[in-house]
Amino acid sequence: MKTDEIRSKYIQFFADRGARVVPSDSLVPANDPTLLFTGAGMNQFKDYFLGIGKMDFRRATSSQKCIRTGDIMNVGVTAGHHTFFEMLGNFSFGDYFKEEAIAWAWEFLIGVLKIPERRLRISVYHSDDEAFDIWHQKVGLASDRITRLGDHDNFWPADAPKLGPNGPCGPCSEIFYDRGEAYGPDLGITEGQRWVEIWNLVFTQFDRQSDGSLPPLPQKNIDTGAGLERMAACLQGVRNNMEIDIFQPLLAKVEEMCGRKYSSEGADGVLFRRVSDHARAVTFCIADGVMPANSHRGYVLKRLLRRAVLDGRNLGIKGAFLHKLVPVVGQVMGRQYPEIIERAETISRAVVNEEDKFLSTLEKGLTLIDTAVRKTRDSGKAVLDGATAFELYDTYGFPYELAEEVVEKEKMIIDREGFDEAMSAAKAKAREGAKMKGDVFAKGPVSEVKKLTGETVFAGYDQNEISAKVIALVKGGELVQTAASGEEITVVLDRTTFYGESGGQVGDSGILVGANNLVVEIDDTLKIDSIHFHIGRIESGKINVGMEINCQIDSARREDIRRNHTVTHLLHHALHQVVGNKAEQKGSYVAPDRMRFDYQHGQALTADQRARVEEVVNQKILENAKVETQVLPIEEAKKIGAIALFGEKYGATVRVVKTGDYSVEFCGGTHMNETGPIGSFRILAEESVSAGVRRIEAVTGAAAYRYSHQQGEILTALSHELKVAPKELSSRVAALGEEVRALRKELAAIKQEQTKNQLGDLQPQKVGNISYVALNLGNVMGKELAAAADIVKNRLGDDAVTVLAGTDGEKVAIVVAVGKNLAPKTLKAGDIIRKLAEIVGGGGGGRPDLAQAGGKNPEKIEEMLAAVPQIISA
RNA sequence: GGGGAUGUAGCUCAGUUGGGAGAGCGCCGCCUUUGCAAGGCGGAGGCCGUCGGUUCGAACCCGAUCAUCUCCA
Repeated sequence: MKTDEIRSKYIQFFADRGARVVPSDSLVPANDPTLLFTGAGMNQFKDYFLGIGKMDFRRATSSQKCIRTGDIMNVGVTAGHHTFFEMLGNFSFGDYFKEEAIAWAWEFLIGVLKIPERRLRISVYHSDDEAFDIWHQKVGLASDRITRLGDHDNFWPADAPKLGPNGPCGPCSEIFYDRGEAYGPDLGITEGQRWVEIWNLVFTQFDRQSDGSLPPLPQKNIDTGAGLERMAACLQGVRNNMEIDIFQPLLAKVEEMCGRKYSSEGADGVLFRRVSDHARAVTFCIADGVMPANSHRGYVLKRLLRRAVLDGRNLGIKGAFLHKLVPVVGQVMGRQYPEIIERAETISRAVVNEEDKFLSTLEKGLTLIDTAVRKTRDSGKAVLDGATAFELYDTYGFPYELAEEVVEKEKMIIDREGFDEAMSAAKAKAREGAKMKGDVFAKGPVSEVKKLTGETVFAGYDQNEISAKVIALVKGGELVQTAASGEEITVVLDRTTFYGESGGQVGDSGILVGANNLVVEIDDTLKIDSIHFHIGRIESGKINVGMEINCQIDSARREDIRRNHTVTHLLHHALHQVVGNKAEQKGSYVAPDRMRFDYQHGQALTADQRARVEEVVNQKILENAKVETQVLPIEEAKKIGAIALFGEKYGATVRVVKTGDYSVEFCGGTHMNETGPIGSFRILAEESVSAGVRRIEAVTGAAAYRYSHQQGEILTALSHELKVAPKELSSRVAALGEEVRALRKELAAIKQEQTKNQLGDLQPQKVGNISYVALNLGNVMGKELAAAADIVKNRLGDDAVTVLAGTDGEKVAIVVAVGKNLAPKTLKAGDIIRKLAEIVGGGGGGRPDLAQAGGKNPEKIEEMLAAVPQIISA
């Protein structure tokens, strides 16, 4: 049976049983930054399992595209591992339970796929009698075909009762398929090659607690997963998942490119399979918006891609080839996943780009390792040291495996131990660095404060001032009961109007005032786990835990922050208008004096785009749209199309900020009530942050006005200075630059000519049998002086010494040139010049035939020149 | 998020304790030569990424910054 047929029959089977057919979620989990990639069918239903939010259906089925990289070493090596694969699933959220889940699974396998009963066996959790009975009595399976297994095999997550994590979990029941005698003797489902697991039925019925207890969930769920490729492999009777029908065209294409035949056995087979597997993973990743990069998902993608390129190379394929598999993936899977056809061109381009980059990295690495090998051999060793190999890998991205290959060809080996050592040292260093950055509050006071209060109530969305009670005081990292005037203090209140730094918006500043003249100046506010920490200093009076105080934010500053935050949303909207919806927000920073906005985009904005973005934002300001906020369950927020910021974690309810009829975003920040008072918006800079991410810095309100005003003033001043209209400034400056260059050249030529003339009738003096010239050229410095020395030296011949000096009035420059008959043996220019430079208060040096020096005492030039004969004759 | 490396002529790069900015290819001109990547001679072309510091003097040392490559999480 064809893979496509299995997939559609499965979906249809459960649709017929009332399940909502839900399309595959993106490989990039929406709103779940804890996950790198979607790795199972149930991911997109997490909230449904927890009973959070509004549910439109209680049973569902899907074929989910998944990526798992945990077992990446096994991909291509074993029969069943993939990085990319499809998971067939049916799900119940407090609806049907074990009985239906089991019966339907059986019915599908036997009735629809026509698998003979004798080829199937079952496992259940050791204490799950309910499941055992259903299999045995309802389905009618002989009890010797049902195996009871423990926490590790038949509980989900594995070992959860003992090890956690806390939360929904439950026993599971797995269905195994017998691949037949060709795979060896029947040793039962846990041993040997014959039996493979094709379906896992998870009965999510418990809610694990920290103490290890397993109280039942209020709502019992079903979560089942069947690997599509594995099921197809069984039904098609092929040894390896990657030999099923939808892989054949990929293998064939690889065969065509490398000119070899695919075979299940042998090392080549591994390469064929891995290339085919990775080609799918790469294609689907890029289709879902992941681009090769140096961190996070992009890095995983990049590694997959490079691994595949390396394999292709080992198969003998020259140059970039992986992109040629993209259309083949489209051909075999495009019907189910149209995005890989719609975006085929983008995908191919991204792949070929990355392939080229990697190939040039390899090229560079090869020359580097050649020199490393040569050096090692020259020093008489036959072992390339691990540190060098690691440097090649770490700094230049040259794969270890390839280094090994090159080294082996030279009849040498690499010090593997040294390499591993260097690797773990580097990893430790990275961890160390990451730790250092950790929050000062990470341990100590925060957990102490948490015991006192769960959260600070934030009342600052519509008020600037409020009275509150002091919950805790932190001084020098310790909890204290009281603090007095002059002390640095961090204050925790039961409620506050101070916004705590989060979502890119900076914390508020302001004052806390209380009885007996208490004034605390607050510079910054942090928010850690819903608790606001007011950081400041006591100006006067005394503060105690438990006292009532009045908190007042700096409202003018807050007003500026609000302007900048609201404009962030306008900017996001404008970018979507100008460069497209892919210009997704990657982060932001909102301060009173400026804002920063990072977004995903491959290249710099053109001048035109930048102007357009600024124009759109300003236009939206002028339209003076209402800005409305409301708190909604997350599902509803999503339904009205609110944009969630990638990388932020959201709770069950979210605050949504709606601006006009064009922007709806998840946002906890403080905003304007309407856009008009933002005033105006100016972009200060547009730059790159990392590969594929751009940053815009901008100002609003008075700051934007000041910026425009300053720009105008600069232009006015410049056009006055240059006596041209502002719009001609640019061409005028360019012309001036040209002119300066030309004049400089001319001047240099004239000076050199002049020097030549000045030196025209020069007669060398003699001391002993060395002829020499010692001359003060006046206002000649640097290169010109050296050039003059050249002229003199050439005129005097190979037996003479030339000493020239010059000054700009403050400093002295000296050049000594020694003819080549004297230079190496008798007299060295460097030696002479050091003695001379000492006289004028400086130092110098140079080559034997030419040296330069400087000094600080121009008045001593004559004295110095007079000392020349003595120095060269000494 | 944390480490490492690299920015020099249009391109690929050299530049060894800090001391007059180079090579190959490409480009322009002239000469030679009827032959496939021809040869000879001459020439143009450089804010040595940017800013600051140390120094008599910085492509070189130090700091910051920008850009690119790369490894790890």
